[in-house]
Amino acid sequence: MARQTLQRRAILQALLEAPGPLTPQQVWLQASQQLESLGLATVYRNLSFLESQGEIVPVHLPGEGTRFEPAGRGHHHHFCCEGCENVFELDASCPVAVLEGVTLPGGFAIKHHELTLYGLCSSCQD
Amino acid sequence: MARQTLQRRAILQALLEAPGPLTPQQVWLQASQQLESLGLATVYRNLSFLESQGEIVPVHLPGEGTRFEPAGRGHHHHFCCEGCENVFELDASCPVAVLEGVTLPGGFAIKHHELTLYGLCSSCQD
DNA sequence: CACGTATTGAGAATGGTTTCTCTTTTTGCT
DNA sequence: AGCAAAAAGAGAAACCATTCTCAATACGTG
Repeated sequence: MARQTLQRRAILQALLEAPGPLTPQQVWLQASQQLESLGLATVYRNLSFLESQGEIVPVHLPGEGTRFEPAGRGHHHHFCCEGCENVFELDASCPVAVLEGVTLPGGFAIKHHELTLYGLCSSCQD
Repeated sequence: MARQTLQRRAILQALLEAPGPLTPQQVWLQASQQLESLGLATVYRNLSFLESQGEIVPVHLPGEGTRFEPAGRGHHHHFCCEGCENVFELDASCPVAVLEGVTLPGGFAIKHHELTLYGLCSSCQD
């Protein structure tokens, strides 16, 4: 049966405390601050495990590898800061929600969507 | 100076005739129908070349490698069919245009955005 | 507290995409 | 047509993210 390990806790905590989805590398860097000997393979193993348990979900952004964030946060989108390269979760209401279920000219039946906003976060605007 | 080759023409033509951005592999498959001995390395070389010339632009979609489409088509978004896995260019007016230049709560200054729609194309709805 | 086993760390291995190398072929100017 | 240089083809090589291997470690149940 699954065990609670320091590593697993640190990895989940890194994701819970982040302002947005993290890459495996970022999770590693972050969680290593608690547990300096943490191996990258352990991060990958636990991300897969936590995903299979439904505790975290993968996030795909354009031109990037898979990121992860805690599950259960509902429909939302992300903001990528072009200054610090960080990704933030947005809780603003979705401006594209009206498109759900619509069929566009050309016969494209919309099921869901991904919206990613780009710009500068508040700390990078100075 | 740059030369006109059969290969380069076939590659550009494949992109011009496609309904949406293509992956290098897809360009290869498509252009090979005109020129059966076409090498994959030639496709990559020409995609880079055509991009540096400003004739094509890279397109990044969530969870996928780089695709390319002809330049100069203006602001638009893409529809990914979950049936045939094809990507289509949409010319519908952009529902997120109002966000350009807006600053969201939290101080996120929006510069641009990427919107990708998912669903079934007309041929896959049967 | 002891044991069985899930888990870890480290580095090697993998898989897929993109780039490079080197020889041969083409292109387009003279 | 003849040449110099750009470009192509084929396969090897480089890259990166992810996964695997295996001996050593650490949960947590009994």
